[in-house]
Amino acid sequence: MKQLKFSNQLCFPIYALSRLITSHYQPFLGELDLTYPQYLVMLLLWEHQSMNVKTLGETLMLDSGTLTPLLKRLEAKKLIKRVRSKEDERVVNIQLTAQGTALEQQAAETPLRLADSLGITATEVQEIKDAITPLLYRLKPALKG
Amino acid sequence: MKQLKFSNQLCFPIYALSRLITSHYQPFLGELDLTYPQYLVMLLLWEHQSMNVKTLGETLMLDSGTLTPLLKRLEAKKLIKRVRSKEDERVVNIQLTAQGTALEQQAAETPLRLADSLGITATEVQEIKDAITPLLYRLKPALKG
DNA sequence: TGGATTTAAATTGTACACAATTTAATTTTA
DNA sequence: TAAAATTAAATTGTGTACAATTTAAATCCA
Repeated sequence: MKQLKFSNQLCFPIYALSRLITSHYQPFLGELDLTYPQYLVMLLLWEHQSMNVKTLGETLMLDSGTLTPLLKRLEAKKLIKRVRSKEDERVVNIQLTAQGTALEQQAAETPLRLADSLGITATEVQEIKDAITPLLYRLKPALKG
Repeated sequence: MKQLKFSNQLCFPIYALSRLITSHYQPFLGELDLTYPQYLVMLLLWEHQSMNVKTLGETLMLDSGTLTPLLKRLEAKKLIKRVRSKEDERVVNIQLTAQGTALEQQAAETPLRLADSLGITATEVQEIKDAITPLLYRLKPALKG
């Protein structure tokens, strides 16, 4: 098998599928005035109320070079506040505003609407997760902080 | 099951894995002075000699807004030539230079080196491909040209 | 056949993504 | 405890992504 043949690459389907799914989110996230990475941050904040930039970055596998401007945009939209920690001034805590908290209601249907848009069954979701997640978490520690 | 919980999202693992794999390519592609999307273009050209921007875009699911500047960078590195078609002046054909052709030899070990870096077995590759590809090609037609 | 439509790239503008460096605060340790 | 090392964010610079618009060429068709 010729290794350099495009069709033999594993990574292209993952790369393409990732972008394709993001594009399916667009109509729903557009209603919320969120991008997909911004939505991921909001999901985490709805669950945890407050997280610092480092923890957000570890969870999302994104560095401060990506997160800092993204969080500034969420702040400009008045969905979050960026508050420097009193105990450790290096740390910036991200907190939901009332508006940010309220947005959760409007986002409630997003996962179901997305699944519908993808035309994907629960079984298929599970198959993909099962195939991908072990590799993801085996590779994750390789990322630099 | 609470739909909005971060851990219940299917899409994050795909998004994260895609970036993680790209980061594993980095040391190998860095030696070739290529980014991952540039490498995908080169793979297609090594296989097909010449492709126009539209066909490249359909295959990689990228639009001209992404491809035009990327191809200009490959041209600046003297790996490709951008030649406007005589038969249809709207079309730009992308051709390998001698340097671009020669790069294939240097890239020959990349797939094996990547697989080694990921620590992934052939079985696992197949499982992921099998899980992902049907969804990818079911969704693909939804993309706009 | 000539104006209307379509098509292929390019352009413009916004938002990631990430390497590399910088800044400022905290922790280590000699 | 004061200099060295580490850490958390921010900054800088390059390169995607992609929506929306523009430009120019080809095709349609009244």
